[in-house]
Amino acid sequence: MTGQSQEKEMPKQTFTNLTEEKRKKIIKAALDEFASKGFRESSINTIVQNAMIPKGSFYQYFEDKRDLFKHICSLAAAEKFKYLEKLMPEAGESDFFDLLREMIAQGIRFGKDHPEYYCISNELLNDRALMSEIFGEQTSRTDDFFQHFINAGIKRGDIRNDLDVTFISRMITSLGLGFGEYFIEKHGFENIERIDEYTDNFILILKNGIAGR
Amino acid sequence: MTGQSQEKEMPKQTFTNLTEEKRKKIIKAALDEFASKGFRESSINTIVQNAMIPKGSFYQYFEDKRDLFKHICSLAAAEKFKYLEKLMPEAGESDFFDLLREMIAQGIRFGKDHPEYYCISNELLNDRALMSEIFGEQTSRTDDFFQHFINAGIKRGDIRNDLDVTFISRMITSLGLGFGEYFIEKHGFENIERIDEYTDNFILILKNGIAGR
Amino acid sequence: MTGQSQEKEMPKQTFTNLTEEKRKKIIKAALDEFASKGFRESSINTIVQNAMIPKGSFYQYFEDKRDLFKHICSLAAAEKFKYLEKLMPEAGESDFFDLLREMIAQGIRFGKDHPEYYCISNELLNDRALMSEIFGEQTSRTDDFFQHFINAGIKRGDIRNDLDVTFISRMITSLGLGFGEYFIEKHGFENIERIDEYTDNFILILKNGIAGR
Amino acid sequence: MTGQSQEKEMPKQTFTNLTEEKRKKIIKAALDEFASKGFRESSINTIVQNAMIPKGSFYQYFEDKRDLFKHICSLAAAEKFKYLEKLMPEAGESDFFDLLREMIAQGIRFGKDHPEYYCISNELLNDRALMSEIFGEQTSRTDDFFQHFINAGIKRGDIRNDLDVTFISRMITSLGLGFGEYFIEKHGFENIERIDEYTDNFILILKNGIAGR
DNA sequence: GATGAATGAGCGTTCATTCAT
DNA sequence: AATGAATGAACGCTCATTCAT
Repeated sequence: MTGQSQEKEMPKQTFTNLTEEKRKKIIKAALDEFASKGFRESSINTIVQNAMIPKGSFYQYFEDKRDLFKHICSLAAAEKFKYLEKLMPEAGESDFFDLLREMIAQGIRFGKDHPEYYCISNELLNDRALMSEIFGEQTSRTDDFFQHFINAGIKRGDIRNDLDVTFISRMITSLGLGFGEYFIEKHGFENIERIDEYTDNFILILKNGIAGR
Repeated sequence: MTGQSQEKEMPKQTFTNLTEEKRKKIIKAALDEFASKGFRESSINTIVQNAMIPKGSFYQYFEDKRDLFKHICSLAAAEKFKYLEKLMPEAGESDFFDLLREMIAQGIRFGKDHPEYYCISNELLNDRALMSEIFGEQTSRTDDFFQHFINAGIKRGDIRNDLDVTFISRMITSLGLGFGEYFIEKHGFENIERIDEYTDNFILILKNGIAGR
Repeated sequence: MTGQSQEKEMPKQTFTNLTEEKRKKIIKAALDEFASKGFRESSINTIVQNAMIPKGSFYQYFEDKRDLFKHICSLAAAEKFKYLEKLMPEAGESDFFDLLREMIAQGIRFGKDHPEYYCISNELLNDRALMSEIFGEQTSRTDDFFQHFINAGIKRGDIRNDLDVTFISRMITSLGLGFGEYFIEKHGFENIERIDEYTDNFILILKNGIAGR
Repeated sequence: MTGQSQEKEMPKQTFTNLTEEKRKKIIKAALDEFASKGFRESSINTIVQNAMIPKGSFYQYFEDKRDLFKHICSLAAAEKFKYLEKLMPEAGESDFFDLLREMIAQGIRFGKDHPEYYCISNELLNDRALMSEIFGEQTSRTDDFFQHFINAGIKRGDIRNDLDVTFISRMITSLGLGFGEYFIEKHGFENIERIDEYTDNFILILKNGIAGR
């Protein structure tokens, strides 16, 4: 058996068999590189150099550059999920906007705790060309995820029911992305406590718009 | 040293001295390349080849790759401005949301008439790392531009007055960007007539939010 | 040191000790690879993957890539020999040209039944650099084989006796090779029935030359 | 003008503009490499190293490895043509076999004077896969060339007229190739004077076959 | 100022083979 | 004996920029 059962196995068995220490070194090197230079500009050379592994070994662990990136992305997603799953219990019951507020707060916390993951997610979220180069045409999990909540929000009457769900989803995603970027640009991850005040405003806009009364 | 007062002089004098025909050829080649491959993947080689100018000349005209890109961006901005300035006369008087609707319509028209410019703007707008690599930390013109209108909107009472102007500006920009992408992804530039229906919804959300009543 | 009397031991003992099933799997993988890519372009990686054996094992079974190729070649030779030995009984008695005609027919049959062997033989036969890289300077078996028949042919008076035997041998070999290639290029293995018509001409030329009378 | 007029221009202008000394150095390095290792095994690295040019320059001169090889081949062809064109004047009048004898003699002389060219031609002639990889599907000049003479020979009554011309052509080519190889293997280029004796036999076989009378 | 050749570090990837377990 | 990870040189090729004319 050479372990060929799955179609494409993101990192190869050889990578998962590595000692944790070595694996972490590689992940760290990749993370640093991808976060600071973005996928396209990142260099395998730099990564293997910083990870202090021979170049040949890299290709024993990963199919190619994309494969490594995919793996890093899935780590990021898994990590982010940890932050969001805490919200799940109340997901069915609470007000859509309260839920959203919490999701944002957790998102920011995630960004604070894992700035490199945050960078990488952002690159991916912002560059649809890259997204489809890496993941093909599969619709993004984020989209599915949101639409589920929006549907629930509509059902609960929190959200007006005369709008297209996917349209709302995209609008919120865009808005949220912009919001996060803006906050971090302005305050960085350190003054995270001020987030609430901004989130309030974000929710306010989303909920009631910006029209004068 | 050319003894010019500016720090970096976008295209050099030598470029502006060129015949218009030659200049256009270079611009066209650059435009095609940047629009189809993005800044980082674009190749000076390809550009000079298509522009049919000697490679040495390129560096006589422009400081480097970034410099050329900057120039292209400024052309894009200037072109876009032409679409927007038609709105100026009524700018002071009309309702902010009517104005915004018009701005969006013009934005779409701009994208339709100049798809290459549209591509390039989008790349820039979506990739803040690129933005700051190219333009340094200078705040974007777009931001300034919007804030002017928002201020006016607030003064007129169209927009609620309890929100930070730059915050609103960024929210609208993000939202607008996402909106545009979504529309074009879904309908392309050909079915542009359907834009109004979507714009209505966009304005609706922006104005009144998504809360159920 | 394994204390074997031979200089290099083609496949190692470890290989011959393998179960037939395993051995066949390896042979098949190697055959497919060598036949489709040629020796130099063939990859040990691909072979071990398709044979589903560990890479380390490969080097337990064979000295190196050349060693495996040698083995495959010897299998090809053995297989071809099976086709030719059917002709042996009559070898001493029948006319040289009749015999040759039969040899060709059998050669074609061999190619039809074992296209991969055929490919590999052809590569080797056509690339003397490869031949000597693989087998060193040892004179080819084919040469020896032919010369035996030619000598018989001369003795029987079928072949003129004023020519050097090795010279004739090489001429026939070359001619036969070209003939085979030409036929297969033109008709493929499927329309094998037309071979007789061509063989007649081939024998005709060989026998009587191409001079006008 | 950047010199784009021809479809693909084998070596680029930049190469032809080089000083003869430099050009020769590159040709020599390429010739040595290709002749000793064959196309596929030859390394651009080795070539640029021996030619003492930067790797980047290589790709300024040639499109790629194939392009360089093509150029070398065309030099070989041109050189060989010089040897053959001496025969042209009498081509129409003299006996086909006399002409062929001369062609062979000149071929051998060519091989003697330009052993590297000879190696390269041989690789190409013997490896039809390589041939079509390099030159596409265009039918070989050699084939056309020969068929012309054979047709003439048939018309003159030198060659029997009941055989297919392309068939004869291929048979002679194969035979000639094998003949050349055999001679050189046996005597090398030094004892070239013995060639006549062998050529006589070759022509004899071709003309009258090998049948005993 | 115009030119286009020169440059060499860099790219992602593959390779046959060795070695530690 | 069996394994499969380790290895790093080598591959063909592109790049933005500099420099000599």
